[in-house]
Amino acid sequence: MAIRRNKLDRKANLTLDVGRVVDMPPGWAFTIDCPHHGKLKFDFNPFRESGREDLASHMRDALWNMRHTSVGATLYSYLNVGLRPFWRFLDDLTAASEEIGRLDQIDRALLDRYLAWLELQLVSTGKDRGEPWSISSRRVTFNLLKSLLLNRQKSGAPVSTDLSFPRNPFPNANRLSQKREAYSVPEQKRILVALNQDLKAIHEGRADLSGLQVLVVHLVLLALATGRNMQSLLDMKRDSLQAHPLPDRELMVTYKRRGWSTQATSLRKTLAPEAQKALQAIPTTIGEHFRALCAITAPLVDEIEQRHQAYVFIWRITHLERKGQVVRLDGQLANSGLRMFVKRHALQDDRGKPLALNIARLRPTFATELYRRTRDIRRVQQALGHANVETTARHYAEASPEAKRDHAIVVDGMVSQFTRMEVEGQVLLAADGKIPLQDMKHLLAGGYSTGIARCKNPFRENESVCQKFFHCFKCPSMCVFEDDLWRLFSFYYRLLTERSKINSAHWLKTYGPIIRRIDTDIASQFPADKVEASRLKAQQTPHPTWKGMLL
DNA sequence: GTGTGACTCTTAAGTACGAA
DNA sequence: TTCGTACTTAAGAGTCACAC
Repeated sequence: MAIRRNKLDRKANLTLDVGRVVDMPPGWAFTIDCPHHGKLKFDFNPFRESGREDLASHMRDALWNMRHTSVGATLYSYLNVGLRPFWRFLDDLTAASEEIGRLDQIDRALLDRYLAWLELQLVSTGKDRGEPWSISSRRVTFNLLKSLLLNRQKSGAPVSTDLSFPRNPFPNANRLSQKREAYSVPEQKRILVALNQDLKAIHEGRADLSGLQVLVVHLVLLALATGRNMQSLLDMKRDSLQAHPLPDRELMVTYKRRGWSTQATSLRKTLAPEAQKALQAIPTTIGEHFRALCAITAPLVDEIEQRHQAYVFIWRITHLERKGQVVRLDGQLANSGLRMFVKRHALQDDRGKPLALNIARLRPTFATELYRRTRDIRRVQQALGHANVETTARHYAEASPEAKRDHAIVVDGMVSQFTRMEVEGQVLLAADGKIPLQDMKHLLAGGYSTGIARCKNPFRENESVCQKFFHCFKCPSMCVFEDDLWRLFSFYYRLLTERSKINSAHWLKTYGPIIRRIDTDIASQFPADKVEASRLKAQQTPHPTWKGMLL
């Protein structure tokens, strides 16, 4: 099921150097100020050389034209990923005495030759140096050029009448692309040991860790615990931890740039008395770690640029040009810090080589671990904030036939977990979010109770009340609270007693997924002692609804 | 008409390297 | 240790064609 999302304003803003708005590129070099990526410089001067001024000017105009629809990083990719290799291709043609310098010289035949040229390119740096370019690289490189050319075509620029594009130059590219691997369990353990050492040192006040390393330790911790992407974590603000309607939980809110959504994860909250908390040297929950990080960086807030004051991952640079300045942690320096973290702890992978620790691999690690524990790809999808389960299956977990069958019945409701918040900040329930926070009181007060738990929308179109409680487990309106456990488990044991009365294959097919859903999905969300008490009560004195009712 | 899967396109992430 | 830049690749949402 796709989660509808509101699109944010992703437009890049033009820097107005001369104080007036014009829709022509200000020159061969200009700056675009993107709200996400800051000021990005674009310089087309090198592209004008070798008699390609006409082509370079059209590419520049295309990019300028696209600044309304793409963020800065994408525009940057057009130039550096889309155009640079194409210019190398043209250089090769020039070396063979074939001059291509005008837009109208680019036609289908030339693009076919470019595709063939891309197939011959070798990786020039890194561990794959000397290997052919991957299909992903070739695809992105070609598509970026294609976007620029399409823009010119649509804008009425003088393109060749023979300009067209091959229908599918990279078949099955998605399937053929490599996936990021999760860390093995021993590797995870080594990371955790290193984290614990640092956290203990930080909270016992005996750490000589740099500000960058303190941030990196928390970054890894949050990534392991939440499966969020690097950018989502770096974008976290001081108010990212918010109150949850249930007393033993709290919400961690993160913003996901790609997908234009905000995501909220329910975290368990410690209910230890304040006096007891004071005796604990190291925080015991993710929420407390986050609060601790907020406290660590709080003294720096006054010194950072005002627009960055709400962010948590801030630090004081200790060397070089910006020495002494308080800035936000960016992805590049975070990776640099991660390498230092690995070096400090001499972390190794399973082959005995230095561990390649990066946040992107912690995401599939989180997903794989969650899937291993729950065997429920739907929950993994919710936890990762994907719009559909196919994305989750494609990138993070192979859906087994058993898992696919399980997903046929989906408890899409709130099991003490919000799945998202609207962009405007209004808290909503469950995947399709129809009930605002203020109506929670009504729900908590027992309104809309069903035979099994609660429903946020029990009314049919004809205003009659839905009583198809078996459908609850497929229904996105289902909600479960602690008070509902007795009734839910009464239903559960009622199903178990039916097992001896009907065909076992039929029972397994019809009720098995429900039993499994209650055991693995719902019960695990509540304190074990409450679950045990509710089970016992349901067995000894079933809820009246399920005492003698025939199914 | 609908569901599925392949494909498209944008954007983020990661590596490498040299300079300061 | 920080920073800038180039290069390479993966992630993820949207779109579309096609089989049923």
